[in-house]
Amino acid sequence: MKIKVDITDDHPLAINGIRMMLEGEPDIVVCHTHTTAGALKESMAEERPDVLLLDVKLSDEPGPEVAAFITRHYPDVRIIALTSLDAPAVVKNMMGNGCISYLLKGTDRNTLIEAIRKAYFWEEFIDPALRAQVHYSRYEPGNQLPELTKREKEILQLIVAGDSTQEIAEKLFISPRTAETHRLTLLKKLDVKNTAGLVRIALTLGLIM
Amino acid sequence: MKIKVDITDDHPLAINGIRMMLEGEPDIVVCHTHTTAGALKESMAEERPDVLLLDVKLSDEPGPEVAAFITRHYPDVRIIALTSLDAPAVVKNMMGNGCISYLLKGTDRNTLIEAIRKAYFWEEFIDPALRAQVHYSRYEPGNQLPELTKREKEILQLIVAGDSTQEIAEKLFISPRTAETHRLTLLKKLDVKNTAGLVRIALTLGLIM
DNA sequence: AAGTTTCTACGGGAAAACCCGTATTTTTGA
DNA sequence: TCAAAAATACGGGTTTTCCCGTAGAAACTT
Repeated sequence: MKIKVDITDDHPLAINGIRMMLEGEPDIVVCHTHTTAGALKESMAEERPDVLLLDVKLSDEPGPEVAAFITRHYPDVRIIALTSLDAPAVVKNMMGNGCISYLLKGTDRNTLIEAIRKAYFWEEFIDPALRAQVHYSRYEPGNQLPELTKREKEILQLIVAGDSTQEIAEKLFISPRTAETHRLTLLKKLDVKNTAGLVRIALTLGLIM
Repeated sequence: MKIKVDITDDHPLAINGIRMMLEGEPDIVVCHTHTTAGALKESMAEERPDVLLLDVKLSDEPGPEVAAFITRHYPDVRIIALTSLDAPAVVKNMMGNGCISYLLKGTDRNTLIEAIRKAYFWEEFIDPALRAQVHYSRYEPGNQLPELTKREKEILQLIVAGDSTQEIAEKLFISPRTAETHRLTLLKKLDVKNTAGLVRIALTLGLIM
């Protein structure tokens, strides 16, 4: 019985790269590949892999949310987060949402295969390049970044786009005070101290699209 | 005579993916692959490819600077910028620094091969997904983003990290007014109107590392 | 040696962001 | 249907950013 692997990444190039790395392994077979969270979810409703290689940054949904969805609905699937982002906050967030492993895209063939085999037996695996700075475990309380509401995401998106509180208020037909309240809520939820922090977190975590 | 292609990307996965896509093409051969700007430059000193597939975000140097270097020193090499970033400013900056084509990493096999063949004959190729929003040509005056000075990069880095003007001044042992002056210069040079814009540009263009 | 760029620094003021609160209405979910 | 969560909004203040300027000193080009 081979280990069934699905790959979700919005770059066909990356999917090809991974597929190539796994080719020729006797105990691993790539079943489905998807480029969007939507396609992944549809596919999962039909058939589940043993291991899912999941890119953190997809075009239609933030990685942590996808991970949370899969974990909640299909707890048998081992999710390996795969990304070029090495920000500790991202790792923390993916692991906190049920991923069993975290790999950087700079990962070589052997490491990738080792991680897949370990994941199959529910063994955690963090990229060696990250072990020094990160030591989070799955489901550890407080590891999830607080979820943002729909409105907060809208506000965040406009902040990243460079809009002032005043402009945001006009675009969303709300009072500037309300826009400001949302802004302050974002600062607290994301635990940053100013606009720069909001933009940085939003871009590196793919919280906005 | 085959078209000699070099690939530079800091993700081995992506390199593998591209290599796989080009495999089996009778008129294309992948010669060298590199994961850093440094390795690329060393290799170029020895032997030049016809076409260089260049990732915009490398670990050791911003893509636009690498492109400018190659264009200046080896004008015979056709550079195809390859990235997941679809921000117009990034495209503008790469094209303005001598790249002949710009592809997104979501590119499929056929598009990639077409772009390489066109590049070989010095024909421009912009990703179809970008043509609507972007229409810049090589060397068009004003397409380069102004270069930042060493000090300005330092300041920008601290701004992205979330430091206030006051904190920047303390860290760099300069007057807050000086830090502020640098900040205003950055706003003007990068043509954004506030801190959010500075952080966004810095992160998406890889201006800081 | 002269010119250019970079780094430094300030005055003065307007605008925006940040930081405490509190509080009503609307929406959502158990 | 009733409690929780989300979205709305304001008072009153401090801090920071933004926007005009100007300008000397230091560091490189040529």
